[in-house]
Amino acid sequence: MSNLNARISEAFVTAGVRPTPQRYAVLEFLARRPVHATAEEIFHAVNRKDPRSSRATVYNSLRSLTHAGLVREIASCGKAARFDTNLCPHHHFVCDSCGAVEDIAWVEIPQSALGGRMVRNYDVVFRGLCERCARSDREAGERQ
Amino acid sequence: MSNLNARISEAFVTAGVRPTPQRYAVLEFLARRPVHATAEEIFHAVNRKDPRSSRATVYNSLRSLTHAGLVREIASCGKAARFDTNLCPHHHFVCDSCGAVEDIAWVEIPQSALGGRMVRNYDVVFRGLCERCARSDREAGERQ
DNA sequence: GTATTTGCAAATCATTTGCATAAAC
DNA sequence: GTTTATGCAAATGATTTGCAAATAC
Repeated sequence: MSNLNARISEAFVTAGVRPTPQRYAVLEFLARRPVHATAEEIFHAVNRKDPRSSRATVYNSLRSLTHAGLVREIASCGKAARFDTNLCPHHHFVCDSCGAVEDIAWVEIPQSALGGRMVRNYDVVFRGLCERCARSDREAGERQ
Repeated sequence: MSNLNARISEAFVTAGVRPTPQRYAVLEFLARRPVHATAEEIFHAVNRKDPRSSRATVYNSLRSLTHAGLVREIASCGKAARFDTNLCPHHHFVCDSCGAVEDIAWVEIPQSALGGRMVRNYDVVFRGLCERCARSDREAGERQ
């Protein structure tokens, strides 16, 4: 636990981000629960204990942390953006039926065909049915 | 030209989408101009000629067409969703500096590691600097 | 004739902004 | 002490919704 705290503090220093208690709370929450939380969920989570953050501060914190590379924003899965800590690179799977967002192992993509563009990163989003929804879909089909 | 019209009409039939003039106008616009238009841009474009569509109808049309697979929604490039016709599969490059969205040749992705999930499609979004922004970035660096 | 779709304006949801106060360096 | 971040409430932007009138099958 103090291990995690130390790593978070260090991350702020090496990323050159001013470590406010509010930002710390956001990063700690994301580091502790590897879910793909929305800003709203993070807002509620950090306001269950101290320090409290306003919604605007949660958004500000997420932006700073994302900009510094400590957090990753996943924009393409539904309405609200989702965030996760950027510890090891991975892609995402979004279930068309229940909206679940799951991690998928990183895939190297051959970056020919990219011309003079300077690629900073890339993101693969798979879409379809998650295991649970695929199963209940199959069962519904059999029932007919 | 009548070629395109015929193809569009046929697309409605084979996709099983009720072909209203408003939907037709949306699909025709997207098919004619291979840009990644936002709903707002499409709304303005179709309202320059007949048939007029309300904003709600443009959104409805885009949803039906996307659902039917005739149009693809690109969600992860800025605030507003962008749309293109789904004629040949491709990925996207988003410029972090100017926001341009460019097409990138399709890449096959090895779909191991996807477990029991049923993948319907996937989408690779590359991010970085487009050729023009990369160039002016380089020039700005030299000037210092 | 029945099921869908359209148009409008109002509603909603996610996110941003402006500005005074407070905290970090 | 100066710069940067916070909190609040109001503003904005994108998209959706409810419902009556119109259109497609």
